[in-house]
Amino acid sequence: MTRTVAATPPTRTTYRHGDLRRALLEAGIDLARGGGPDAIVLREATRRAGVVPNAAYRHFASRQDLLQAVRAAALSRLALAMESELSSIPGDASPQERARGSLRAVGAGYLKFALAETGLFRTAFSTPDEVEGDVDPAKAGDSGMNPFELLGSALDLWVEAGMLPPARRPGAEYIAWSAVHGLAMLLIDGPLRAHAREQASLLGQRVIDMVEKGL
Amino acid sequence: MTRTVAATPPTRTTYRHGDLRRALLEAGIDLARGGGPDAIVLREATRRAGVVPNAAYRHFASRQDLLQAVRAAALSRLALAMESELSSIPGDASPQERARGSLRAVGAGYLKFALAETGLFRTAFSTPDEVEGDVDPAKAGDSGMNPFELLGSALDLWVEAGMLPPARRPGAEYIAWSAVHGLAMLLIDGPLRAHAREQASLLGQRVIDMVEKGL
DNA sequence: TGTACATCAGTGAACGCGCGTTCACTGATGTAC
DNA sequence: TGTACATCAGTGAACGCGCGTTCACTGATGTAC
Repeated sequence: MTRTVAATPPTRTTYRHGDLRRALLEAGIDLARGGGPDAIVLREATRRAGVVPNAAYRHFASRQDLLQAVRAAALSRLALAMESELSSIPGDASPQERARGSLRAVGAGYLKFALAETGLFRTAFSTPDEVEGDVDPAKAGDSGMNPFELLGSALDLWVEAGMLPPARRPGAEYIAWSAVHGLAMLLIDGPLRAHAREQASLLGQRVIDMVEKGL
Repeated sequence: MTRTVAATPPTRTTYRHGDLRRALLEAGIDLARGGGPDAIVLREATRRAGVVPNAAYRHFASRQDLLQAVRAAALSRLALAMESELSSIPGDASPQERARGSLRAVGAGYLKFALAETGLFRTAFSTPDEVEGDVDPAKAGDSGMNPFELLGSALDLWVEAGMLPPARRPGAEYIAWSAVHGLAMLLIDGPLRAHAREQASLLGQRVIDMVEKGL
């Protein structure tokens, strides 16, 4: 158990904090960034916010409640990472190019985020709640779509472009997601941990190739 | 935190336990089975073995040491699950049939194990140490191969049967593994958790189809 | 414009919890003579 | 075959730790009159 030193000394002159909920959430995000969901520790978050432990209960019902808020934020950032890749698709692309490009962008954003923000990535996928029909805007990116929906809409483009038979569309998310998610896990937690950085983009290419062929 | 009730009352008449190391390991495996790596708690293992907490230190240097032993056991059982699937390939299969069948068997064994022994599966892949060049027999199945090696040898059959160009062989493990591992994660931890059982074999088929096409 | 008061964010102190781990010990075993 | 003794598996008691959470509180804020 490594004792984490609070980043900012809790300088505060007012009795009221002013924006404690946000401060706790941000502290939680930082903790998750460093050590995944288990690193989200209520007491440490309050320490970083410069506040007494139980003050957290004015803003979160429990540790679990804070964890859920951090999770939502992590999903939202993942969505932003995907959107950032999507935005570099040229505007004059053909429907086929756009479909291919969207799927690759979604996959690449996913992998980049998993590698760059490993702790948040693991937090985003720590157990509870389904993302499928979840319209909580806290989990979405700028487009208003959450990561799952972004993948879904990339696959819709494949159908519209005539590259994926509609009959194969249902459940296709899970096929594509499996491949990319699995690679992400092997890269960050698994046997590829050691050489993740060099191999990531090469293997990423191959996995996405496989998805395209396999769809 | 649910307080787990010890399964067997610690009836013991002799001063010496007789086989404490094994008893602790087995208790650890049971704990992992129920709750993954975090559920492996030294004190609880000793409780189940009917022994005082610090007695564990005669057999394991630390909690971490016990965890590693459980991990090895989990990997070994995964290897056995794969081997069990492999054994049902008919003896008179053509090289092509055998190659295809082996890959499917390895994938199916992996998925079945992940679903049937979720806690052990998660323990097997909890962070430390590489499996690649690891010849520790504690991680192997009856064939002497660990899960990674079983996958590798299935892919070798593809090359021998002329179904996979040798140039594409290096790294192919990771492509195949990614897809199946990702599906396993989505099924047990992820959004498919709820309907894992019904969808597992269907999605399993589709993912393995994708791998075959994509190789 | 000025005062009384309700609201509620943050404080201070304390809880019980179960954990991993260390220490000096005791009791059974098996080997040397 | 019988006794002395070294070995070492398991005991008993205790540690410090940090955690989440509850309680009754105090101090600043802003609204009603």
